[in-house]
Amino acid sequence: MRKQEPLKLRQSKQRNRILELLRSTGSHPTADWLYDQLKKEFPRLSLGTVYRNLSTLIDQGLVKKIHFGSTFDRFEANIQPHYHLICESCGTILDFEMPIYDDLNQQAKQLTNFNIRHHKLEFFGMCESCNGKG
Amino acid sequence: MRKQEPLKLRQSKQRNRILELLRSTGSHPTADWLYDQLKKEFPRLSLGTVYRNLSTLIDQGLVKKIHFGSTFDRFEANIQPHYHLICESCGTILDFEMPIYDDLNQQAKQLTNFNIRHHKLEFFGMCESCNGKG
DNA sequence: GTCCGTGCAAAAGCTTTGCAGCCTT
DNA sequence: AAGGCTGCAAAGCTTTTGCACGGAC
Repeated sequence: MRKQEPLKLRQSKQRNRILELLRSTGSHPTADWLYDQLKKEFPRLSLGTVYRNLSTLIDQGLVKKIHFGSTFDRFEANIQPHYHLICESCGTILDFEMPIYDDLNQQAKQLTNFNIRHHKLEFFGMCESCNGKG
Repeated sequence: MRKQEPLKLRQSKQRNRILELLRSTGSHPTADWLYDQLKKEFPRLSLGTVYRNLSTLIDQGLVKKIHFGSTFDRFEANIQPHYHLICESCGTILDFEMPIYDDLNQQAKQLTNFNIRHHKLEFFGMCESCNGKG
C-alpha cells in the first residue's frame, strides 16, 4: 500500500498480463500462482515484479487483495462489491452471486456510534465437490 | 492448527496468564503485544512460548485467531459468535453487540449448492475517536 | 520418574526493497 | 534523454520448530 502521490505509469507487458490473468480466472490466486503461470511467458520473471505490479494495480483500483486467514494473500480482479464462499475443506474461494445487503449497514448504524461505511461478508462451508466426497 | 490427538495438558503459569490477559482486554491483541505485557512477569519469556500457547488455547477452543488483512494475526478470548467493527483509520477492532443474523445463512443457501455452515461479518468505518478528529 | 512446557536460537514462509541496467514514452 | 520497470538478491517480519533443560503431575 503506497502512500505517495501517483506516479506516471508506463505500459509493462508483465503488469498487463498479470491483470489479464487475474481477470480470466475465478480462482483468486496467490502471487506465487501468478508467478508460476507467467514464468512460462517471461522466463526471467521475478516474484518481486509480481508483488510490485499487484501493488500498483491495487493502487489503481483494478485489483483487490483478499485476506481470509491463510498464511498468504490472494488477489482478484473482480472489483465490484461481492461476497465470497469459502470451502473449509479444500480452501476454494468462490465469488458469490448474492445481492449486497446494504441494509445491514443501516441496521448496524442504529446499534453503535461507529461511523459504518461498508461491510465484508464471507460464507463458510463445503463446496459441491468436497460435499460429494464426504 | 494441530492435527494430532489431544495431549494431556498440564498447568502452566504462562498459558494461564495469556488466557487471563486475553479475557481482560477488548483490544484483540497481537502475539507480540501479549509477549511485551508478560515479559514484565516472566522476564525470560519467549515469543515461541506465546505462539505455542496461543495455538494450544485455540485447540482447546478457548481462544480464536482473527485475520483481518493486517500483516500479523490478532487473538481474542471472546469465543461467542459475534461480529466486529473495524476502524479504517486507527485499526481498532471492537466486538459488535449486534445479534447474529442466522437468517443470512438460510437466504444464502437458496442461491447456491455450496453447503453453508456459518458466516463472518465485519463492519468497516471510523470509530468515535477518529471520527471526532476528522 | 514421566513427559509436557519453556527458553533459546535457528529456520521457514511470505512479502518488501536496494540496486544497476533495460525499456517505455 | 528521463525515469518508471525489471531481475536479482538480500533483507524484513511474523510465525514455526528443534533441542536440551526445567517443572507439573
